[in-house]
Amino acid sequence: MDQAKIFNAFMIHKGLKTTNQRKAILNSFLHSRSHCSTEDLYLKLRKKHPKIGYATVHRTLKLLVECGIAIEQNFGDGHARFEPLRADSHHDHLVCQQCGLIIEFEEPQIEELQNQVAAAYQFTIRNHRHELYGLCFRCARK
Amino acid sequence: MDQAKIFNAFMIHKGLKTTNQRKAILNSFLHSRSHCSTEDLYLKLRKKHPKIGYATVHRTLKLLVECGIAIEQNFGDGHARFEPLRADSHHDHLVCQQCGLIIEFEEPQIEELQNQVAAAYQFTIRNHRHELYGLCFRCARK
DNA sequence: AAAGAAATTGAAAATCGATTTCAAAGAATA
DNA sequence: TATTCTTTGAAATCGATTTTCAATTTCTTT
Ligand SMILES: [Mn+2]
Ligand SMILES: [Mn+2]
Ligand SMILES: [Zn+2]
Ligand SMILES: [Zn+2]
Repeated sequence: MDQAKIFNAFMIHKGLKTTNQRKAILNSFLHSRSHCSTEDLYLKLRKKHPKIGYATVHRTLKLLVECGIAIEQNFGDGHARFEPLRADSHHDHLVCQQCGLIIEFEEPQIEELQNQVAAAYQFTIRNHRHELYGLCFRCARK
Repeated sequence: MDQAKIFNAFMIHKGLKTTNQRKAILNSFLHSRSHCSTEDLYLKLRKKHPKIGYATVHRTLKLLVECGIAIEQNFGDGHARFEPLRADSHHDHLVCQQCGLIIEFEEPQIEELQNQVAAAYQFTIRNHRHELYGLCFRCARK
């Protein structure tokens, strides 16, 4: 089931309407570079849909998070960022504090150790953040 | 060298004054339960120092971070939190989304794998966040 | 098709923690 | 003392996020 279908099903379930604006936002979000902020997406959308409002972009992104198509990230620059969420995979992030580059990484051993830590404290993990901040290769050279 | 000494040395180095307010704030911070917000500390201080202002608490906490006595954390509730930083140890956090309980954990194997991940991307780590969100034992039972 | 009911929209306003401003007060220096 | 500089706290500002609200659109019922 692709994401448009998931979104439709979710909207019907919630008694909401899959409007043209919402379709355009979902589409633009899915074709966006990852980790875009609300404003990134709003500005990108304006080019093709000048009448779309910031509030609608914001509200739709919240809906995408609610139905599991998107995940909200926060890398400490004061702007919430969103990225498409794939049910079958997970990654964490390296964030360059100089140029803003975001690198994604997967490390199953860390995930496993994480589960062991939680188990030791009888803690139920619902989600987690693991972010390494510093300098990417390019920026470290300078 | 204890923290008051570190603070003094830092203040002299920066040409700033170790005022009574700043001393009171440092003292209250060090004796506070960990992970307190600016407002937590401000309200606690008011009891003994009713004339102290929120702005001064905020500014002093920033100074403590700058001189390495405190570290600023953010657990996603919209309030910056501060905790005393010990140079020789490091921990990460489990955060209960129900009752707000914060558990600290240390896992050297994770730290090591983290370094390996960074090395693989030729990434220089300056700092990192690793937080597991979910339910503590108590809250999971209910 | 027309009317009524309900949801959506976007501009503007409100929110809220963090940060800054500024005039008064307090120190240090000459 | 006069001068210069820092600090203070109340209030104002900031900026991203969220909400409000009147107008519009969509859906449902006659
Ligand atoms: Mn990512
Ligand atoms: Mn801690
Ligand atoms: Zn970089
Ligand atoms: Zn709990």
